[in-house]
Parts: sequence; structure tokens; C-alpha cells
Amino acid sequence: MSQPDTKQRILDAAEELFARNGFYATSLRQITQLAEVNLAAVNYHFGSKEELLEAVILRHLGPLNDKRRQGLEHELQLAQQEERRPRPRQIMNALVEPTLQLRAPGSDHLAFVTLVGRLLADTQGVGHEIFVRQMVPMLMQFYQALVEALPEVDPSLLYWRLHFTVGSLSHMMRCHDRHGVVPPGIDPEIEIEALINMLLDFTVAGMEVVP
Amino acid sequence: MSQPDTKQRILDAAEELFARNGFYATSLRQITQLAEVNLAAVNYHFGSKEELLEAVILRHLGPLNDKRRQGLEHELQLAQQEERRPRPRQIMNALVEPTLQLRAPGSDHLAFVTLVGRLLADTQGVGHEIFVRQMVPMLMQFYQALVEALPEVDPSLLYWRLHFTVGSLSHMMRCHDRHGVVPPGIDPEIEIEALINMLLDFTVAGMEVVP
DNA sequence: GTATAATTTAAACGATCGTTTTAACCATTT
DNA sequence: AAATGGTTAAAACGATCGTTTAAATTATAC
Repeated sequence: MSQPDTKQRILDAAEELFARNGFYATSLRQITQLAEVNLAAVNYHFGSKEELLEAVILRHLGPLNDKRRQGLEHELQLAQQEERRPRPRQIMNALVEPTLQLRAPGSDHLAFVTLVGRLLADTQGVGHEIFVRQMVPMLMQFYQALVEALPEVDPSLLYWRLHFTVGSLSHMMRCHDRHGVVPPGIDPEIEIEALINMLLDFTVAGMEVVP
Repeated sequence: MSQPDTKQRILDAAEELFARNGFYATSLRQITQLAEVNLAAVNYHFGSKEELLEAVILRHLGPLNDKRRQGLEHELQLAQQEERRPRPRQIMNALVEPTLQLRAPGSDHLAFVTLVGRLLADTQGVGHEIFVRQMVPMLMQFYQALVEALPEVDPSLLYWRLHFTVGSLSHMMRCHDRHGVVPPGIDPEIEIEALINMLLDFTVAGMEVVP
């Protein structure tokens, strides 16, 4: 009767349901039903519903932020070697690309990216602080890189523009399956690479504009 | 014992609590406590919790969308008279400015703007469809205006860029009181006019860029 | 094989929830 | 004043919830 992957199944089910419905509208009974485990297993393995959410968040967030940092550091090193400033587009790409790749077809992380998008939006919610605590040091690094890349733009402008970028990015993290009414001639299904490029064009242009 | 403004008090309390905590994490008992009315009054006046949310959404949304449309129509008329294309910045301003003015000091609509930001993010939530149903026709108008304003940019790009803008805007609607860690020298308190201008600079630059 | 630890399980607990019920109270109409 | 309609109120309902409990089962160590 012992199942070697009980914890993983709970985590997978929780990730999916928290992403789809949010923390408060997902019950442990829904999770354990989907995972085909017993209700008390959640408390045994994770302690509480909140701790389960924390485990769900942390399981992928570390690797995602590592990828982002790698991309950033790669550009910073390159810029140093070539004795130039880091390029804004490469900086923004390091933030955007690994994130949106999480929603690529074949990715196992589609639910996770939705969940992250939700957590960013739910400013008073249970997972928000956990998530932000992980995000903030990384965003500071991006901010510093942008200040270096764009000395002609006031640093406080760059702070707010990074905020706007996070808003656009989180919106794209959530909205992969609901498009509302689409104008004639527009295909709501789009390749991830194309979406990434469009978002980069948009945000980099916004970053670089001198008022 | 009869109170002439029971409905308004319920609506005000609901607006505040739904905005702060979201629909699912707000109970009717919290709302009626804050409003100092009896629990059954909600069902008597509004029918159900969901219908209360709908009433909360609709009470301000009509006027907000009217303002947005007015701003847009004004620019379209002006452009027609002057025999020129509409200006992208004026179009975006019509979308952004009335929205963010809702969070200006002295505004009674701070909770509402937060609630709208939440609803946009909660793609499976109760209020989302109600809200989107009101938004979509208006966004189509903005989209058409942008297509007219920027003939050198592919219309499908403009569709996605409008999406990105909605993402940034809704992020700013939610995040008025939580800034996370702020870099040294940056003041997280900012005047609404300044914020509006910054967001416009950012989004208009992103709209206009030709790939 | 026995003892110990880990895991699973069903039932129960106490709490909270949205909704309903019904009587009392208040306001308006005749 | 009585009849009618509108509103408030407390209690109750049935449901759901996260958490706990204690026994049974399985896994591991000796």
C-alpha cells in the first residue's frame, strides 16, 4: 500500500489545481482525489495546506531563477570581455525567455507558470510573500544591469519600467488559454519564440526610450 | 431598524474586502460585519455572493469604460477634423489615464482598481467573465484605433502589444501598496500623473517600434 | 523473526461557509 | 387602524473545510 511517489503526486496535483483555481478555491480533497492518495497524506508529508503551497512554489522556482541569473551573468561577462556596456535586449531576454519557455508545448511546467502569474497578482495571498522573497534579489540584479546598460535613462525610471515589464510578463504567464474575443485575422495561438520576441521588442523599446 | 443605505454599505464593504483578499478568501460574515448589517441582508438584497460580486463590479465599471471611450472618441474626432491619423499616445492615454486616476489620493475607488486588477489575473475566477465581457468590446475599439494610428505595424503585433499593455496596467492597478525591496535612491511613492506618464512612455514606445 | 520506524487510512473533530427559514419589525397604502 | 409590502434579524440547515487521531499496514533495521 505504500506508494514511493506519494509526495510527487500530491505536488503535481496541487500545482495543477492551485494554478487553475488559485489557493483558496482549491481544497485538499480535490488535490488528494486527483493524486489518488489519502487526505491525511497532505498533513503527514507537508504539514499544512500552506506548506504544501510553499513546496509547490519552491520545487521549480530555484531552477527558473538560476536560468535567469545564468543568462544575465553570461551577458555581463561577455560585455566585460568586449569592454562594452551590457545590451538591454540581452538582459531582458534573460528574464523573459526562460520564463515563457515554461509554457512551451511539451513543457511539464505549464501549470507552474500559471501559478507564478497568479501569485504575482494576489498581493495579499498566502504564496505571495514566499514568491516575492525569491524574486526580489534576482530582480535587483536585473535592475542593476539595466542601470549599467542604460546610463542615459534615470535609474528611477528603470525601476518603474522593470515593474511594467513584470506586469506584462506575469500577464502572459497567466493568459495562455483564454484570449477573449480576438479580432478578425489574428491567430491567438502563437509560437513561444514569436511571443518572446514580441514581448522583448515591446519591453526593450519601452526601456530604452529617453523622455 | 430599517437602514436606508444597507445596500450601499454592503457594496462598499464587499468592494473593499474582495479587493484586498479576493472573492474566495472573503466571507459574507466579514462583509456584513464591516458593513454592520445582518448576514441575511446579502441574500435578501443581492441574491447570492456571486451576484454581490457582479454588482460590485458593475457599479463603477460602466463609468470607467465610458471615460475611456470618451477619451478615445475625442482623439478620433480631432484626428478626423485635422485630417490626420490618430496619435498612439492619445489613444493609450485614453486607456491608461482614467484607470490609474482611480488610485489617486482622495479617490474613492482605490479598492475598485485593485479589484479590477485581481479580476484580470484570476482567469478562472467568478468575476472574470463578467469583467471581460465588459472590457472586450472596448478593447476592440482601442485595437482598431491603434491599427489606424500605426499602419506601419502589423495588426497582429498590435493585438499582442495591447495585451502586454493590459498586463502592465493591471499590474499597476494591484501593486499600489506593496513594493517589495526598493533599490536605494528610488522613492516608491509616486504621483499618479508621473506614473501615468511613465507607463505611457513605456507602452507607446513599445507600440510604435517597428521590428 | 522481532522490534522499530515510516506511511497509509478512515473516521472524527471543530470550525466556517453560503443559503434558507420564519418571525418580528418598519414603512407605505388604503 | 388594518392591510400590505419591504426590510431586518436570529437561528438553523446542509455542506465543506483543514486538521487531528489512532489503528492498520508496510518498510527498514537488527
